[in-house]
Amino acid sequence: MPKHTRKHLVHTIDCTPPFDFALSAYILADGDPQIAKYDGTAYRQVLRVGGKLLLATVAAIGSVDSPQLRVAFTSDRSLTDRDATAAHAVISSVLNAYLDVKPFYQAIQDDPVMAELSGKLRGLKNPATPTVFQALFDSIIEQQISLNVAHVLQRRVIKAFGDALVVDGDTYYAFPTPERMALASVDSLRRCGLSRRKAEYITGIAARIAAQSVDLERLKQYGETQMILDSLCSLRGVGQWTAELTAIRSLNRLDVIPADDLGLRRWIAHYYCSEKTITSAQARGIAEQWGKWKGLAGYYLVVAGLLNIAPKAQNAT
DNA sequence: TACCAGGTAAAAA
DNA sequence: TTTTTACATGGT
Repeated sequence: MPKHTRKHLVHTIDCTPPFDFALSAYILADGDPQIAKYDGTAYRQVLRVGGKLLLATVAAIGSVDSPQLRVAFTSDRSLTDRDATAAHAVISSVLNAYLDVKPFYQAIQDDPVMAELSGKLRGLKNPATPTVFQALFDSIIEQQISLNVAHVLQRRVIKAFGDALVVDGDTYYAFPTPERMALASVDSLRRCGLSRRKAEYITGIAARIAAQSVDLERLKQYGETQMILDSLCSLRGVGQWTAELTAIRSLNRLDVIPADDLGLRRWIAHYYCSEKTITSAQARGIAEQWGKWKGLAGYYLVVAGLLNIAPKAQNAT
């Protein structure tokens, strides 16, 4: 028996400014308090670190220009300093706390529309999933159906297959591992509302990860964006759209923009083409001016749309 | 009640 | 090689 056990540890994250934690966490939060929640003060979700589950509770203690986060890690088991260090790395990456958005603002200053939006959303950072598998899972479920429906289905699968962590009598769910999803039957996913096709895609990819026939986490080391996209597209169920979304959401590839995306195209049209619909080729054309920051610019557009920020002047191209 | 919604792989032409 | 088609379910 150890002399004493610690189930609660607190860390501080010194984020790269500017960082609007409240806005970023508000957008990131899932609607379900048992999965990922932001209550106006604290953001909370379960992290999986070295075989243990910990609940991370994050709150801002600084300002947008001097951003610091206080993170409390809580577990049902004893925590080592090593666990906390690893968890610190994961939650920093989830919140993208060390991303420097200043070069982005610099790069788009000649685009009056984006300059205006980025001013209103100053300090917004795009989140990242802890694993590539999670981004693939989310994106595959989001194929074709509306985001509202997709979120319902994602939550069902997470609660059906994710490990539960109980803290202070409340139950939280961790995102399921590929190993667990590899054991899930297609029928059990069908019962969560997924199509047979999507159930096959997800269990198929999970099985390949579990069998170590692919190592998606290794993609984080790839330099060339195109290599990453090609590699993801070789998986059954992953086309260009899914690969691009996954590259942004889990690999922080902010030079990628999913121009085929229906929702993003609508927001580009909304802010740049006075509402008329545009093709993906037109969307790519407009995105070209954002250079290597296309992906983050796209994220800003979607968030601006979600927040109902009105377009300023006509800026048709 | 229909119809649409951040696509994809497989079948058909 | 290019063009249809089936697919799942929750909003509107």
